[in-house]
Amino acid sequence: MSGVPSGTPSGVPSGTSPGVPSSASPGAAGRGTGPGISVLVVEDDPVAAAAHTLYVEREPGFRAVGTVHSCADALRFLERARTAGTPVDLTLLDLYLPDGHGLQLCRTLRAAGHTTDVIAVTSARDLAMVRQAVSAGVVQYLLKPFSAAALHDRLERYARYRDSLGRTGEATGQDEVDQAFALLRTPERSTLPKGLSAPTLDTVATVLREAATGLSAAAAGAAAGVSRITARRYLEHLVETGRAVREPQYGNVGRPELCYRWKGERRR
Amino acid sequence: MSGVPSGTPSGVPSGTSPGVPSSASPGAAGRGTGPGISVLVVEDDPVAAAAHTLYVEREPGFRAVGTVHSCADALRFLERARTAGTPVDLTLLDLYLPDGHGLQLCRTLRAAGHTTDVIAVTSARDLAMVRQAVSAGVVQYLLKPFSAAALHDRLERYARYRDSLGRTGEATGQDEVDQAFALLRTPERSTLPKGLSAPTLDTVATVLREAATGLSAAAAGAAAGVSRITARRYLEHLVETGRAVREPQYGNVGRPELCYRWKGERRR
DNA sequence: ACGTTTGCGTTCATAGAGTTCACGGTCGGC
DNA sequence: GCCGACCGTGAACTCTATGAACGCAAACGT
Repeated sequence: MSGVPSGTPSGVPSGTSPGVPSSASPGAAGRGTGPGISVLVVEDDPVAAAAHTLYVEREPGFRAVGTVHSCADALRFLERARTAGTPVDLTLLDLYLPDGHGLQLCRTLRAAGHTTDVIAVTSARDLAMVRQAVSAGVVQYLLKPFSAAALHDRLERYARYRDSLGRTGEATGQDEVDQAFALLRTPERSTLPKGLSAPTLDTVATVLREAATGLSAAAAGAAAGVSRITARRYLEHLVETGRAVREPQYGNVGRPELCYRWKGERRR
Repeated sequence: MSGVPSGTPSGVPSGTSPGVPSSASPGAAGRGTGPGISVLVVEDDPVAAAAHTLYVEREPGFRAVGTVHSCADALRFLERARTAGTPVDLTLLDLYLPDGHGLQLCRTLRAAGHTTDVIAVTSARDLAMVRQAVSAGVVQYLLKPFSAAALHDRLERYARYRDSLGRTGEATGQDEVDQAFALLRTPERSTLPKGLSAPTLDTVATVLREAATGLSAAAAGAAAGVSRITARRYLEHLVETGRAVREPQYGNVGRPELCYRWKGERRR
């Protein structure tokens, strides 16, 4: 993938020019008439922001039209985009932002009549937060850290949702409406590598996340109720997908013990 | 059915007393602590309003706490309910109201920080409207006219959604969040999926419910007098509809055995 | 430097999951 | 009243996720 495309939009850092960034076709008017679904990435952490933007760019049918790092910038960006006649279709919204909470931004947007759909991207596992997100009109809730495949799955579903609603102007019946809603739901068939199962992965990931200090494969296995071999398989998968790191533990006699540590838990 | 129950709340017609109507237990404080999910019916047409209220009342686990006929009344009602410490959990919202549009009300609510979930009830078949509804945080979109069964299905799903998010305080993983979203968005399953029959489902469900500890598909089949394959089909259905959970059983060599366990001890 | 020690990483057998397909019963159409 | 279509069930088969056994790699100790 040739790294970050040279034309990648940089968004609007607090007051610079583009309401409509360069990558959007300048003449295009009206939502959805551009080449694909326009996406705004709102993410505090620059590294994550770049990663998310890249993921979006890679997704056919999507284009990242901006990347901002705060609520204020996000609001400003969306305002300008709407004024320019090219409203943003989808916003990838981190919930913890330096100048406010993402859901609050969401509510502000709604009050201002913005119709951007929102995918919440956060490490908040609080279920009450999930409920609030739902009531604020979030269409998807993605827990950090997530794999590229997971985001891909969400985006693809969203694209199909848009498709199903974009074509015709009138619903033929309840079924059609239900179908559209169902597309936003996620059975996450993000295919795991062969030999791995979702429930086990979940268990192991939880065990690891909850272990403040790192865990050896054997310890993780014991805690998760699986064998050391199985635990290692999943831990290794977590490392490969960037959700965990492993580092050798020296000091004792014998081969060094590998210590796996959860990586995603950024601040808060 | 004895018609409209005498105790049916009449809501707050433009300025009368009750913020918290008579049918709500007066002493109850805090959402969800009351006997069930509180529902506000917002509907222009008096006949339809009464019908919807009746439907809600009939649904076990739900109670209609009010019926109003305009945006202004709805807003007032929700404000008072929140102030009284018994916020409304769910709003059945007609979109065409005499003094404004339902979605506008919805946005106003969000801006004011209300977390009421909203089921849109409308005859608007416009797909653009559906999209706007989604972005406004509507959890379901029900086309009028609808059958009692259709509403029943939506309410039941919503109840399960609440259940899945109400229990624990922390999500163990993405799966759990996805499951909750799926409950809100999966289309109607009032008719069983092809290949499943009601009597067998009943048998399997009973067997599972009576097994204190979980059952494997094979064990459930044996107990229900059906083959392992058939049992699995129905167990899987129970899982999909949120009435059962399955968890792998580790320890032995070989593929882990899936253990199904009854979950929904809610009514019925 | 060499042996000791400890746990990693791999290979393989295994048991149960999941799928495909053929059968029997039932219901509606002609 | 007969025939055809359909639907729920179960048997056979393939596939997949797991743990046991085992050889090897990497650090420490002398």
